Amino acid sequence: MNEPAIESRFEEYLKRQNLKMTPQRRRIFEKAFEVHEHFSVERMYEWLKAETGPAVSRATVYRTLEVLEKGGFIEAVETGRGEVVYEHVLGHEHHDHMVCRVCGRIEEFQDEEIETLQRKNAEKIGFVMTGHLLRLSGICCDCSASLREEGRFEATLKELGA
Amino acid sequence: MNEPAIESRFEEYLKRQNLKMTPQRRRIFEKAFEVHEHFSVERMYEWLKAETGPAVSRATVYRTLEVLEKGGFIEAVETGRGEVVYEHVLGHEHHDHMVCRVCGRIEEFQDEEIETLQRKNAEKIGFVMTGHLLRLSGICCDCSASLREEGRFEATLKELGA
DNA sequence: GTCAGTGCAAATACTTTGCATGATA
DNA sequence: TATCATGCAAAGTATTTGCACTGAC
Repeated sequence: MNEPAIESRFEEYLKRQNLKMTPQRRRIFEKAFEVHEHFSVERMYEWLKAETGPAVSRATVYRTLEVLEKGGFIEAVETGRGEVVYEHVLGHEHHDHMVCRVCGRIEEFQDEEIETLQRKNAEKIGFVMTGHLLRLSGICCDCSASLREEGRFEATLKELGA
Repeated sequence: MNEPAIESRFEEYLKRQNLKMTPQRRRIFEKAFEVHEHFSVERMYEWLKAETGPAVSRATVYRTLEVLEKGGFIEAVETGRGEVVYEHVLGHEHHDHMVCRVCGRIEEFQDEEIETLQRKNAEKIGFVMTGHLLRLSGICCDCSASLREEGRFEATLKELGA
């Protein structure tokens, strides 16, 4: 889906919810779909502050990201390093995450077989499943390479409790 | 493994790390292995305050749970409802969690097949996997039943964004 | 014109930390 | 007796909220 099409969906959504389109909401929305990386509240705030345009306060970033999440436009991802980041959703298939414990890099992967097994487990236990979180953590390709070069790979593994 | 055996492991661990056994640490440790439910920092603090024994401050609970986690005696579980709870580890096999979004209840399940698939995905992407988090969320058996009785099941599902 | 949104600053919730005191090995 | 641990209160950190004002529809 292209950007303008997504944006008009957002406008429709706001209308349906009796919410208003404001310059602040527009800026946040557009930024969220313009970037192709995960972002925190703080990061979004910094981006908007650094660029020209109507000022956006932190409070508004918090409030707007909440609206976007409820509307299914973005999704929160807990990184396991004590932070929450967001990613835009529309036009992207469901996927899970792999977080590098050294550099924080987040990679995505999909596995339909795992999804199926999850549903089976939920059923077995009598749960009606509404969502799931699968997050692998470890050391990414690049960090492994440089750690090995420096001879610190094994030590880092141990440090991470593996 | 029985309780005293686990506790002597804790003592050995402390010795190895040049840490000291204190009445506070002992109380926290014993409580963590005595209960068979997940507990938050606050809950642990309240438990100890309500029982007789050497006083334990919140700061000490925080600090001691950190020691226990680093030592591999307990594990932190992010519930996805904005809280972190702990569970003791020794004597329990690895498992994943299913969290009820209505009552907060946490169930455990194991699936070796999922574990294998996770490792395969990590490999595929060049990640050295050191850990993972799989958390299903939904509505537990009991809550489903009572919601259906009250005719609020569908509405609740929608509320949860499913 | 009405109602919702915004910015600000204060409030909240949770966790960590500095420091003086006390306890363990 | 040399550390290490504890309790307390203060300081962080991240997020939410009340309120007066502004702006969208």
